[in-house]
Amino acid sequence: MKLFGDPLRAEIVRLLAREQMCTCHLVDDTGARQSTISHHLRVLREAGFVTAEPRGRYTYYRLRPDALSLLTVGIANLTAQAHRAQAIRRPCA
Amino acid sequence: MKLFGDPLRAEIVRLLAREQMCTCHLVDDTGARQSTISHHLRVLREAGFVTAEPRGRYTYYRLRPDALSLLTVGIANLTAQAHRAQAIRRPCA
DNA sequence: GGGTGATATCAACATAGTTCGATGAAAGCA
DNA sequence: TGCTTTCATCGAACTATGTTGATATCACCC
Repeated sequence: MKLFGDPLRAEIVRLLAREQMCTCHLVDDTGARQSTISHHLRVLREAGFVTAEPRGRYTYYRLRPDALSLLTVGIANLTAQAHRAQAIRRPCA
Repeated sequence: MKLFGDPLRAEIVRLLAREQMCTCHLVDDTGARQSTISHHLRVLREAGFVTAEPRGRYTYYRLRPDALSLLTVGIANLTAQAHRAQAIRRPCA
């Protein structure tokens, strides 16, 4: 979850949620350096949130909806549990 | 979202999702120092994810389900959008 | 083949975040 | 009142993470 913490990484995810893009698009849209974008894409890739598709000399990136779904379910469960926890209080010695 | 990135903070949230607890419980359960726990609770409090309820010399903490719900909805929307984005690709000049 | 553009990787630096010990304030109890 | 416990806050040290420029690789086009 920490992946979405960085502002630039969040922006990248937001952009990729709209359409598939190649690295150069992300560089243009965010104004960040190419090496920086490439680094974040690697992190997102290794975490399983995006996939890279080499297309000639460009590389297209897209989000993996399944990974996001998993995250959604996890947070939804946590939220539901938090609701129930409102009625429970561990006594202090 | 970056709040849930730190392992200890995630653990605190996970514990609070089960029941309301005071600071000393969290110290016991996590093994972290009291000042560290207190710091994380402050961050979570300022971000609106927990509320503190002073109870004598103890202070009980509980998650705020509404804040978590908001987060859930946000990620769910992102996920839905990512699904749609699979069909869209921005052309490369 | 030589040149150009797109991307990945690396090491070095800068910044932000976490952890810790010490200290102080407030509540409870003798 | 004096002692103890709980918790918040502060500054310092440490750790993790993001950013950058340089470099390497690969595909494309002439």
